[in-house]
Amino acid sequence: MDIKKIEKKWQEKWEKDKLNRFDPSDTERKKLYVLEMFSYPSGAKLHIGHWYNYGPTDSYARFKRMQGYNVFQPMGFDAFGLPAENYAIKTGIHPMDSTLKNIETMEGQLRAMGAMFDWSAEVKTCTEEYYQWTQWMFLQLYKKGLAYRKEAPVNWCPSCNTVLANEQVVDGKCERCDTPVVRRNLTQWFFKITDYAEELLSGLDTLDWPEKTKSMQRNWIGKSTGCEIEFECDGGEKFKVYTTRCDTVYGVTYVVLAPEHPLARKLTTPEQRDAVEAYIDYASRSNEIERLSSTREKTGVFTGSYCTNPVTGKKVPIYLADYVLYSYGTGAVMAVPAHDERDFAFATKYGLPIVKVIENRNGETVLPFTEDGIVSCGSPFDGLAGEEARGKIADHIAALGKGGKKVNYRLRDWLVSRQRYWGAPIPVIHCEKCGAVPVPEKDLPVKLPYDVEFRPDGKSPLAKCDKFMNTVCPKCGSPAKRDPDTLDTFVCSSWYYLRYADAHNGNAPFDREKVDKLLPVDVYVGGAEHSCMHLLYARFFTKALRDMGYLDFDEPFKRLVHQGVILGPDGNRMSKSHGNVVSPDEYVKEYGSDAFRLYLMFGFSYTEGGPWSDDGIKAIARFMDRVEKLVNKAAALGDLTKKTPSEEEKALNYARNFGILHVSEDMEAFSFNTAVARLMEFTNALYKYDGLSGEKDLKLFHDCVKDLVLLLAPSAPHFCEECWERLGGKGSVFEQPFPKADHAALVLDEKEYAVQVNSKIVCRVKIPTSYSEKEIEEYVGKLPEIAERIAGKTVRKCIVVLGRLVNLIVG
RNA sequence: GCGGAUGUGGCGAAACUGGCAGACGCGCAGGUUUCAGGUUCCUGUGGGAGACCAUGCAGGUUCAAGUCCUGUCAUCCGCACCA
Repeated sequence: MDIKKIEKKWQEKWEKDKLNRFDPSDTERKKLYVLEMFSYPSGAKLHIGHWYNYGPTDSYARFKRMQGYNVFQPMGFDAFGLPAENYAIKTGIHPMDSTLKNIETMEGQLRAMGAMFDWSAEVKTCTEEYYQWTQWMFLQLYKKGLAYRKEAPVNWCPSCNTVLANEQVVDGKCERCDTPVVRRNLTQWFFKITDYAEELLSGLDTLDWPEKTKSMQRNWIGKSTGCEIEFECDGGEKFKVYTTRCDTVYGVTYVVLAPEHPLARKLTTPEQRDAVEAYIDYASRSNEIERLSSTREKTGVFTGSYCTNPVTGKKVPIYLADYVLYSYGTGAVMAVPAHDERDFAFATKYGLPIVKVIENRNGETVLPFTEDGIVSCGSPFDGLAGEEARGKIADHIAALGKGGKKVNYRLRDWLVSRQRYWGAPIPVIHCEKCGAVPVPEKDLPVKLPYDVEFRPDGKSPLAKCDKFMNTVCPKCGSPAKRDPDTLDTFVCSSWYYLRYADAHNGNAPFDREKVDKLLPVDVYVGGAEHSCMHLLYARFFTKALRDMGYLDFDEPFKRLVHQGVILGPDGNRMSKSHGNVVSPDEYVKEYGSDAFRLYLMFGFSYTEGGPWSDDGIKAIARFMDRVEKLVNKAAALGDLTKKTPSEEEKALNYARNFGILHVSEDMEAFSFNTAVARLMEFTNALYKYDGLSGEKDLKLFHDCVKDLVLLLAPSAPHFCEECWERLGGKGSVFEQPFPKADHAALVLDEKEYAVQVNSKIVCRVKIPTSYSEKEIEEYVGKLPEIAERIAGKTVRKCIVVLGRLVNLIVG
């Protein structure tokens, strides 16, 4: 077969007949939205990762189409983002130019892959017609109170004089100039994802997602149930601490505020001023990575002030220490060194008292004792333990008016401002009189200007573009400035799956009716690296849009599958520095896109991935040759004769239906390697039958080859279209129904049983399937090998597993 | 430290609710086709001469364990001072 020719032939035909298009007007067939994570056009070419994501998933989509679903499988480009901008900084090529060029090449390659993408619904996030609606999303969230501005610490490179994304901080240093990164407070836009923390957590239970991904999200959201307790300072200031161990409140010997805590300076006495200032400065210098290391020695400083433990009335000193995170809980903790490892280490270092208030129920109490135990400190709660003690003490604190039970989440609000050029401008205008004013919807998009100095030299690139920055306030009409920041690219990808449903709508991001009909996505396939970012943000967007009345479902992705990673032949991750990058292009050129895809499906467990091997693809080429030979043979058959089925015909028909059944099951389960294995078995069965001497049932043979082609079609689309045509099939093979198994053909007259005596296999025999357990027992008892072994002994027990084995227990 | 996985022939990998471990393929061996090499097609292929031994290791439950339980080692991934 001339691979190149037939690939082109069928791709053109599919395009001409609009075979890959989703038909929204079709109400007969059930819709099925199959989605692969869209491509990021940072490089010019598709790599194996793209292929591995899109090839097998397309086969799944085609399989479902043949099963009678109205399948929607769109594709697009996540086109904004840092790599294009960094590339531009390095080479001087404008991000718009390089990105559009990359998209063009990748589109061509994606089409050459032969996937049934519905290109009529393509989206590119860097185009005005798309980011206009990304900006619209921002405005809706703002209206709903879900977008707000606040001062927050960011990674700051003092040399480049710019903010860095976390990914740009390598070992605490700026990735470009190696300058140590410091933390700095800047006013930034946030999305209030924390409002949805509880629903994002509980919604996970309804999803058909990998357990690992769900548990990662649960972890990320980090729900904890505890208690807030208010401490009052000698000067009258009050602050709250958060604890999950309020049963230890009698053991508090000091409290700690995060260095960024608003009361930090206020509570500092004149004698401590210098030490505290020095410490706050030190803490702000250390970066996130250093600071979060649990192995680092604890540091801190005394403020000079004291506060009162509301439960005991005792005065305790107030410290600042950077092991307390300002962003979690209340940014302040009560320290109980006897029952917390961190507090213990800190107290030991700074000579603070350690007071034991909990006793170990199961032995000696060795400090720090951090497990649950019995309260034992001369309090009214002595004798209580664990949950019960915490409940009663929290109630007591609430009764004192000093706090009470409180649920906390680790999830933080989503910082969406980026001091970067290549993204969607934040649609806000800053007016001296009116403050931050959202851009009126009718003025969208806020266009990203092309002529901008995007090399970083101190300010947001857009801030240096006067044409962009200078505008008038939509409220009062006085001169005003635009927000110079752009949106995190994860904002763009948080709603693209909705836009696909109505990709060319000029009046709205999408039509509600269309979206409600097509969504949610039935099967979403992509890399596991997005477990906590994209997949969480997209869920948040869906829930927020639902609450604003724009759509009517709770979760965007019903079923989620992560493909594995294809490694280099040496077992390492492919990378230029390893020199182990395998490019799909040469293989596609030599063996064709079908063979390449089929190898990706056969050679790996889909969710595991593994090292690339050249041998495997040759095996696939051979398999396709074998199929082609069968097709040619079947196509050449003249008068199709039929005969009364012999054992051989029955065996072939069994193999055929066994194949149909298992290929269907395996494709559904994304178990592509076993699906292909079943196809090979069926092929082998056809060869076996064909090799027999004597008269053949040519009709059966022909029908079996036809079924083989239909079963293989989703996984080798061009090849099977060609085979289908050779077999005299009409139209596209993808308009044919996927074969359905004839269960009657799978019922055998007899089955092979393993016969065991005392759990050891003695022999294997065929036993009619009509036999009852009793009959089976009698039957095997008479077999000579068995009779010999049980002679003179009593059969105590006989276990029969129908269709599989018999185990006689004798003694 | 916490959470999640993974560990099976020479290799990639199969094995449904516990029920014949190693499907399918690669590789290898023998035959076949071919002037010859490759190709094709067929057969064999976990180890061991053998009773037997084999799913990282050590125990346990069971008539029966790759699968369940306890402990342990190794590797990978995610989170990591979350009070």
